[in-house]
Amino acid sequence: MTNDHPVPLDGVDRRILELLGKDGRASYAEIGLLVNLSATAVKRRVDRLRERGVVRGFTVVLDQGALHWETEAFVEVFCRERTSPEEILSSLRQFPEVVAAWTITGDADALVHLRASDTRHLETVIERIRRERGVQRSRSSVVLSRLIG
Amino acid sequence: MTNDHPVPLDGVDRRILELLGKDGRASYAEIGLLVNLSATAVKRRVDRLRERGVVRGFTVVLDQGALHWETEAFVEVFCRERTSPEEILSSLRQFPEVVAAWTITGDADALVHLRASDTRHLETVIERIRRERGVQRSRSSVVLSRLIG
DNA sequence: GCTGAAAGACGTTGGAA
DNA sequence: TTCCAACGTCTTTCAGC
Repeated sequence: MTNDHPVPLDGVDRRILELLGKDGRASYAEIGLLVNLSATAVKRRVDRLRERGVVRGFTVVLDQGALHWETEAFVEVFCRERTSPEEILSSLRQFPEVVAAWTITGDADALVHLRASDTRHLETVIERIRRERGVQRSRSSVVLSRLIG
Repeated sequence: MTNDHPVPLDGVDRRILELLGKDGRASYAEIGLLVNLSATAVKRRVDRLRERGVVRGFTVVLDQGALHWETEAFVEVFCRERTSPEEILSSLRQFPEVVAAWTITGDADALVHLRASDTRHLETVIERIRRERGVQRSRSSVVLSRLIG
């Protein structure tokens, strides 16, 4: 759910979000020291940011290479007429290999970001996408290296 | 830096990572209840996963929409001959609008994921990329909606 | 909006199984 | 690798400003 109205964030809020971005498990006391606020005040601000939907939650950052899901690809999906990409992609939600998916302008209708353990694994996932009802064709680009992000 | 050697993860480790993925600030005691382990045991496993590089850290998940950086795009970059995408993209690292970038197989040489506050903002960033030395041409797809991820 | 105090929960370490 | 026990720190709530 996205906020319809602008959410005013002051400098302290932005600073707190920046610090939580670097360490999502930082204690409120620790953050408070860096922004000259008490732990209580920091907690209240974070709670408000959650309520307003700015903060969705917290998560662990994994090194996918260490987990050996090193093979990535982007798949452009072309839909059949009278098929919305939403219909197709909603069924892909369940697969852990689907990192992200967007509907886009241009040639293709949707873009799907995949991550798998190896090319064989990747192939099975791409096959699965191509066999989805409503998918006319697809075009895949395998990731050679992640340069940024 | 990516680990060269396979990192064996047992089912409990994977379960813990899954739970931390859903809530990166979950207490070790809370996780322990769900995986039938004491808080201490969970903490020691997480510590080991950090040491082994599987866990890089923790972070806050922001709703970019609420922050009003709602306009996203993917830019395929085509390099001039004798220019490596690495050279081009290393200079893009500094821009906060560049969410991620990869070198890929297929038509284009690289794929750049951008996020900006609006289409005007987006346009200036795409212009900047097109003017990079070594960039022959580019092809952009604006994101209409994020379906997964 | 903020601080400070107080109670309980949690993180962290050492030692033993 | 696990658990238990103990200590210090942190979270959370509630007055009070």
